[in-house]
Amino acid sequence: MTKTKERLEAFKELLDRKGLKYTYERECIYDEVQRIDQHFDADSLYDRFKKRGARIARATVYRNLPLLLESGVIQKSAGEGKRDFYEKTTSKGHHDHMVCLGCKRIIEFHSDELEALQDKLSHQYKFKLIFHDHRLFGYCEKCRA
Amino acid sequence: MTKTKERLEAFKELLDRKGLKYTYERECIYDEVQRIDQHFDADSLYDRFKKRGARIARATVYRNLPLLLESGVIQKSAGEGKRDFYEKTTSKGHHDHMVCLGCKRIIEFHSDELEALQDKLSHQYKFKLIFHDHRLFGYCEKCRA
DNA sequence: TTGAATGCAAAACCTTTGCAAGCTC
DNA sequence: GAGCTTGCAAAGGTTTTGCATTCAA
Repeated sequence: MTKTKERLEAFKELLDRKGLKYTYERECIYDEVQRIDQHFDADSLYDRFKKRGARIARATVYRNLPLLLESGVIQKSAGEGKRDFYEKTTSKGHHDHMVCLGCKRIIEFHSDELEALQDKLSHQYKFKLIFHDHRLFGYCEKCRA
Repeated sequence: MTKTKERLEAFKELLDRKGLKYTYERECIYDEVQRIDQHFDADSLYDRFKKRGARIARATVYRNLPLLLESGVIQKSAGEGKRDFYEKTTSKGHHDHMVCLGCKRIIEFHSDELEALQDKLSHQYKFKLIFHDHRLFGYCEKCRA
């Protein structure tokens, strides 16, 4: 079974577990999210439906994102302001962020060692890790002067 | 020099660097933050002034928190909803969070290994680390069933 | 058939902003 | 005195909610 299908299953299982229904709108939202390779917020997702003429209300998008989050289909991404940002969960390509308090620049980084350590800690706490949000705040090379 | 005074110096230096002034209100806000041992948001900080009869406007609080953040006096804390949460920066007692997607419970954890790894990564990227925000999302022991 | 989901628009919430008056330096 | 700050209240942007209607199981 492909990863994508596994995630859809996880979503359906969550709905089942909660006594919720797999509606047409939820299917649309799930599908659309899979097509987005960047991070996105609720409104930009809604816009994609609007531009295409799909009849999905903004409230429906807002109401369903938490379910996608809870099922691990999407994860929180580095927010750039007030809005919540998300990105679809993929096993590869994950990165974390260093945020410069001076120039606000965002440096992406990846560390296998870090990922491994998180797995180890999760295991210690009997926690089933789905995704994480890790940001380092400080000053970049230019701004630390 | 005590840690607390060092942080006040960092705050004053930031103001200087930006051509800003060390006003009575900024002093009040700095002091009040030092008295809070838990995490807090802008509004609860404002309430503390209001209850005590101090004349500091909500807008002033909102306008100054970013400066305390930038100077490293406070840091972002695990937000529990939409609001931004902060906590004062202390060298000891820092912890990160595992957030259960099922019951929303928050498990605090601490790992020296993790802290060390972050320092190492920061060094690699010539990044001066001030604080970080690290949350693991998944399912706790009870909810993973 | 029954409880859940949707759409719409209004409401709620948190945060930011404009402006006149007041302070630092 | 010049320019940054503040207080106030109004505005702004994002997310949530109430309710009647529609839909999944």
